[in-house]
Amino acid sequence: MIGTREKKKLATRTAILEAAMRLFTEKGYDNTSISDLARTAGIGKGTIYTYFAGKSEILLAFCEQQLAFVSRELRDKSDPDASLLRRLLDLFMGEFRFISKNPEFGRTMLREMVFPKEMTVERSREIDDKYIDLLVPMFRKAQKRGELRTDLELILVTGHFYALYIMTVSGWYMGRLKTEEDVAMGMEFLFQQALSGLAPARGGEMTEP
Amino acid sequence: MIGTREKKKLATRTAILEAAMRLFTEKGYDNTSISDLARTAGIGKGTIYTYFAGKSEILLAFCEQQLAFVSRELRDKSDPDASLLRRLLDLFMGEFRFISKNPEFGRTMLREMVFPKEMTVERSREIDDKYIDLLVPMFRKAQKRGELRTDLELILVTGHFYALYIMTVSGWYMGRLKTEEDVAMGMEFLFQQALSGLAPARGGEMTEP
DNA sequence: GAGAAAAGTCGACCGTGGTCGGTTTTTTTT
DNA sequence: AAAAAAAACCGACCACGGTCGACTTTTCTC
Repeated sequence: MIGTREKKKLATRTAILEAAMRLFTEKGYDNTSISDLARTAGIGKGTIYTYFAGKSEILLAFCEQQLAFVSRELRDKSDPDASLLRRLLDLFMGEFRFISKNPEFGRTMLREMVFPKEMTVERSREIDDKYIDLLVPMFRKAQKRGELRTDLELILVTGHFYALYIMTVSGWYMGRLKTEEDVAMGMEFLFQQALSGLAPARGGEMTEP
Repeated sequence: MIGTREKKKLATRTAILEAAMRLFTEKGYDNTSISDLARTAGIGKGTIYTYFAGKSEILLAFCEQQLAFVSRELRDKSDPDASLLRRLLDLFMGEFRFISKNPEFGRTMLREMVFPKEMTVERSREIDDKYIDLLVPMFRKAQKRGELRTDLELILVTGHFYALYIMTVSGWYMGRLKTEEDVAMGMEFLFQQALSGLAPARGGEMTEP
């Protein structure tokens, strides 16, 4: 029978991810060893490496699920006609809530997403691209409503807000922002700053008069 | 003779850092083991852990030197009366040049600085604070010259630009920005965006009319 | 200066992530 | 259906970061 291999492969892959899902959330990322994963998934340790390039790539598979979840939540629970600021906060605070519930897990995830190793560059970019796909339509809408300049590269705008989100989460990991409210406020401040601009006036050149 | 202990401690600490300096830049961070470090420093492996909480803390000691270097360079080679944009680019591009010369090293450093583990939170914050001390005076000056709004928390402004710097470097690690010029341009774009603002008009409330 | 206390040193030891060559299972070729 | 090729599987093995309790050196106390 043809396709036996494909079926088994998919089954094994799923088994690994299920084991990861369980063990990571049960014991945390760092406290879950590859051997644990293999044992729980009912396969040999070495086999895992035919499915994933390393432990961190298993993490990224999660990251993808996580993003999918957050983006579904955004679709279901956030008013699509709210202001751009509101929409952005809904999205990123959803993301943050997940991270704050799994801090060690989230840290490793973010480290891998923001400063990927060669090994995981590709997957990181895939996830990144999904972010872009999620945000760009929001920006387009905001442009139509006059909330966002129309002369900007939307990829750079995405980067801009994503950067501020990262910085806020960093502030939380550093202990500068302690509660979820702190984070929400910090993020809102930064987003507003970005929207209104840091320079005092608009329109003129940045050079001397 | 009193003080013998103190002297030896300092000597040992220095020996470790010197060994780290040499081996990290010679073989890279990941390829340098704690045993290597110990051997080169002429001490036992376990001893290192009475001086540093872990491998990553040794890295942060470097980070501090690195920041000191960059800030000296900024003082010596960058026109203190240049525009805020120029000054920021001089600072962060100096930082980036170091990273681009030691990518693996820089990655671990950034990971630790932006998403620190409990172990290194404190040291990360110290370094962070030095960044703030470096930037805030620049912002004050810019405010006097009318280049920067005067109604902002300068810590948030620092965070804002630092965030954009991080994002640019991230873009480089992800392979979206390939050359130093790409990075310089990307960073300048983002900084300009931040200064001029993403929203089309200034002054009004962000809410519905 | 002798003895006790404190601080510093050390390398064998632990569990980890990841590798490797040999083995089994599936697919392709004849 | 037999043989050959390819792919998947495995666990012993490696070097690593980090720990630990036994040991040495310095300091304190009398």
